[in-house]
Amino acid sequence: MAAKQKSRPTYAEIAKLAGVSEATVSRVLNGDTKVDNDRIAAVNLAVEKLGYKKHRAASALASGRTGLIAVVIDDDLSVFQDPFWGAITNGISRVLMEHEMQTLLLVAPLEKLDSPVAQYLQRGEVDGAIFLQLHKDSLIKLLAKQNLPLVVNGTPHTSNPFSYVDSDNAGGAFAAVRHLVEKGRKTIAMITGDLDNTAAEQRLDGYLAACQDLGLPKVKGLVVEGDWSREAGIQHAQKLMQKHPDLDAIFCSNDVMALGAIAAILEAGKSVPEDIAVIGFDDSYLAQNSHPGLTSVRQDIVGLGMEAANMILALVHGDEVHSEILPCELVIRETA
Amino acid sequence: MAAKQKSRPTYAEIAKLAGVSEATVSRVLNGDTKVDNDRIAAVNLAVEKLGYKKHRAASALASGRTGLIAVVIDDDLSVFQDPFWGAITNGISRVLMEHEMQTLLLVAPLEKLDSPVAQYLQRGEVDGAIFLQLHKDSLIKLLAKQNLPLVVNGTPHTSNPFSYVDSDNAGGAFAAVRHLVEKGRKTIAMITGDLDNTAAEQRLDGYLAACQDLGLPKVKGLVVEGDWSREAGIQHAQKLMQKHPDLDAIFCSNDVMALGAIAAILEAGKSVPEDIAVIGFDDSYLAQNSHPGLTSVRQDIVGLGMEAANMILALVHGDEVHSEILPCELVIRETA
DNA sequence: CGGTTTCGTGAAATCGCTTTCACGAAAATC
DNA sequence: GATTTTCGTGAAAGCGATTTCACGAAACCG
Repeated sequence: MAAKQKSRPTYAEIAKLAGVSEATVSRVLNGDTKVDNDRIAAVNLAVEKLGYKKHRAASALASGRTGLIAVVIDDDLSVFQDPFWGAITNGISRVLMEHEMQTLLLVAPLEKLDSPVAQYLQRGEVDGAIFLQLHKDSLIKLLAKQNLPLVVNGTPHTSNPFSYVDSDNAGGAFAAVRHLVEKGRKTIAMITGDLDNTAAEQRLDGYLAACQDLGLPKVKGLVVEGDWSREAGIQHAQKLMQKHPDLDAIFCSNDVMALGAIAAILEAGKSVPEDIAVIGFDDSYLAQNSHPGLTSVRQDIVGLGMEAANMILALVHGDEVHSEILPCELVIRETA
Repeated sequence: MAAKQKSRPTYAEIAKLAGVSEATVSRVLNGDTKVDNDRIAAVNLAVEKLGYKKHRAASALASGRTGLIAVVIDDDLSVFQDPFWGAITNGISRVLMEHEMQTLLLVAPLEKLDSPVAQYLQRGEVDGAIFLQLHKDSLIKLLAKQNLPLVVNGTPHTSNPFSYVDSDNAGGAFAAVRHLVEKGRKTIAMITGDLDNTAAEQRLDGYLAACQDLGLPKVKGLVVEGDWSREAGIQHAQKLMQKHPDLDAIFCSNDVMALGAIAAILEAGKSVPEDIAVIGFDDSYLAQNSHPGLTSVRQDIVGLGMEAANMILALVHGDEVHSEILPCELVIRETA
């Protein structure tokens, strides 16, 4: 049973109260063409008085604009545990709501081009879509071709002209390494994430740039590829310590690996940060609650969401937008 | 600019192809009154052939049913860090999508009865709402009065007839204590969460019930009230160890406090779990990545979401529903 | 077997807003 | 001053599905 909705005012009532036609009401409410100032005022007054709010369905039917933005989340398992997408969705929702747009959540596997979600998006039931945690570009390309306004979170692999928002992964990594250098560290290793991932790649780039710019000697084997897991952190840290006795710092591409690395270091009878400093990435719940407190690079996740929302609004409005890179911040705790 | 939507088939075309009236098409597609079997088949065939999908806005306008379910999240800060609501929303979204309903996300402060969200919900722009992380009942009461189908996550304070889904907090706590007893622990303390919170309350109830049922001697001062923070875990664990030298186990109402307690125990020169066993609650990312691995009580969060979605679907459909309590599972790792 | 109920069906009205179209008035043009 | 051009405006036609209503046919009744 649908809710008993108190009968809402309609254009008819506003028009009558304001002494204009419904067409004019529509014009005023949509900021359309020029309307006489007095009438604008009259309509606005009537709207105010009646507490009028547009009926979304009616508006959508007539105009073809739904007032909905889809947030599409590729439903692999990581979603369940990661606070990331909660935060970003939060940012998105907030901004959209301010602009009288609603956030429609689509959580589904996106591997296939003809999945229900893909069809749904193509059907024009939303005005635009924001993609999170993108794995493959194919769906996006298809949708873009159909002129669906799109924003992607995370730098795309391809150099396609998608608008995207992302954190300055490279910059964050650079800051981490710089901090280590400033603390007098000389031999700084990096455990990367899965390098298929653009974020992992960018963090590595930042590390490499920092090593170069800050004049660190090039040592072979200081960069190893992990897979974001604690286990990877442990394993790689052990190997690094073996092969590089003078190792005095490890920068990890996420917090989980950093904690693994710390465990391995302690296990080996060394201390953190005295012997080996460790920095993670994400400033997750883990970093904040670890002991000793993990120094980590924080992304402005809510900011990413807000930025993405602003971009999609602009696109829906027909404006040009440029992709946006938000700065990261190094949160210094005890491990470095 | 709205997306260029390929022109979709309409009832008119289906009706023509199937050789029936649009009214009949509607009847078939809504499973309404009795229609001749041949016609049903004809319509379904036509629908299939044309790849028809209902136009949401048109349907909503005509029927008053929007096909949208709101997921309302009280926007306090905790949302940003907690993977909980991501998981539950995931569960909700999945089920709703299977039933051709969409998930509308509303993230906003809910303190006031006339907030935009409250108005939005009252306006009948959604068919129902699922509330997460509820703090105050007042808004819910108001909406319930207006016959908006509602489901709440978490046991409400008041005994109002809201339908709700919740984890079996008490049962989970009971299982934790039983496990400790089975491991030979005799003096089991509990650090609760903020007891204003029904979940914290229920976990305490489970602990107390277990102590009673399992014949643990009643010792004064073994239950202390924390506030979910790491700091609380540390402080209370220290005090507990001081006052109860024979303390051999601590059950904490969440993982964060458990990790705090462990830190305090190690700090005091005791070992976990040899001297003092520790169990947390939530089986969060923290528990899974802590070292030593934290034994913890896991809630089926995605299950909660799916259950909530099923309930709201039933309510929207006009069926009676009964609240649902999902079992928790003790995940045994190294700390107990 | 006439008369009352059911039953399946299509025509048409409706939901509330948007947008096209045409028209008269005002402004601009020569 | 006559003629275009612009401008603001309202009437009315959709948008695509749902639902009421009335009607003829079939089923049931006494």
